[in-house]
Amino acid sequence: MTRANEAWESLMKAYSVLMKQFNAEDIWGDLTMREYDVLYQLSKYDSPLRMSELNRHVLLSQPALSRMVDRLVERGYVDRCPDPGDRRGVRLSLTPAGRETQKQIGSPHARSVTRALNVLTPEELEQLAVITGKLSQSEE
Amino acid sequence: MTRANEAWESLMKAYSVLMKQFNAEDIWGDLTMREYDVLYQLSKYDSPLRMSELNRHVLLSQPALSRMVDRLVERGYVDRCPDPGDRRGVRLSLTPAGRETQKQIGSPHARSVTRALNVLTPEELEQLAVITGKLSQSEE
DNA sequence: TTAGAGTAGATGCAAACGCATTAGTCACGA
DNA sequence: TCGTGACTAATGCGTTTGCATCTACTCTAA
Repeated sequence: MTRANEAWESLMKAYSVLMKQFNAEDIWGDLTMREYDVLYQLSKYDSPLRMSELNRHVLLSQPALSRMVDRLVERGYVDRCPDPGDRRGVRLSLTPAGRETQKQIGSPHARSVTRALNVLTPEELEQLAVITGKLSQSEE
Repeated sequence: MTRANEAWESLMKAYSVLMKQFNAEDIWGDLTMREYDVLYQLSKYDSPLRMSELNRHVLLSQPALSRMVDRLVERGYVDRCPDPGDRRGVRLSLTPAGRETQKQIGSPHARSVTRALNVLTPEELEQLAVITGKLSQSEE
């Protein structure tokens, strides 16, 4: 077992433990965490996102994301309109309701995250961000 | 956006990017990554694990894990027998075939993990393990 | 201009998932 | 000893997922 493998296993464990913890909290309303994640990713950009680009930020297969967006459009959280520049693609953005809902859920969730990561010192938080940033550098 | 939230988002991103990367590799045979994870968790203990205990190490709901174990038993990778000490529970362990399969897949996967985390210095690997270890300290 | 390769997103379908609930067992106090 | 509450794993059921495929559009080069 190399250092790298130990580190990866530890990262997965932390992800798993914290995800379960967050998921168990009663703050998600009528959304699943995965659905919230989609709203959150969309909230980070004010210009509409392409489906394929959104897919790069979400741990879902392309068909699964396509259908989830379907449902979010159906429920009035997401707006999907054809991309004028590329008629194969679509432009995704939050509706006002979607933006509002994201904020309503995001606010208590952000507090949970802060609380959970409070066991780390400011230096450790900084290191964690830098190190995990390096790990996903192949993207973006 | 606090430091804690930035760090958590960065961790999730790294998890997502690397998971997709690993999943895309052609090393999983007839197993899904989640199924492999179950075999791997079982491989770490030589004494049989309780279902509930295994569940603590895997990011799956209790019913989903129960049925996944069903399928792994069916396919000859896992042995499930009643716990003599507690007739509500079961004892889960790898069959020889399960152990063999775990090793066959684990070997190339471990190399992938090492390769992916090679962008980090030895110090960073150490820090990552320590920091993520603290994050999951509420468990175990 | 047009054939062919490449890309974006949607759809058919079987498998897997989570929630709610159940059945069976344990443990403790009346 | 018996009854109540807690605990463990399994099951019913509707929803969501991934794989494979499909349609539609774009891009390049002959």
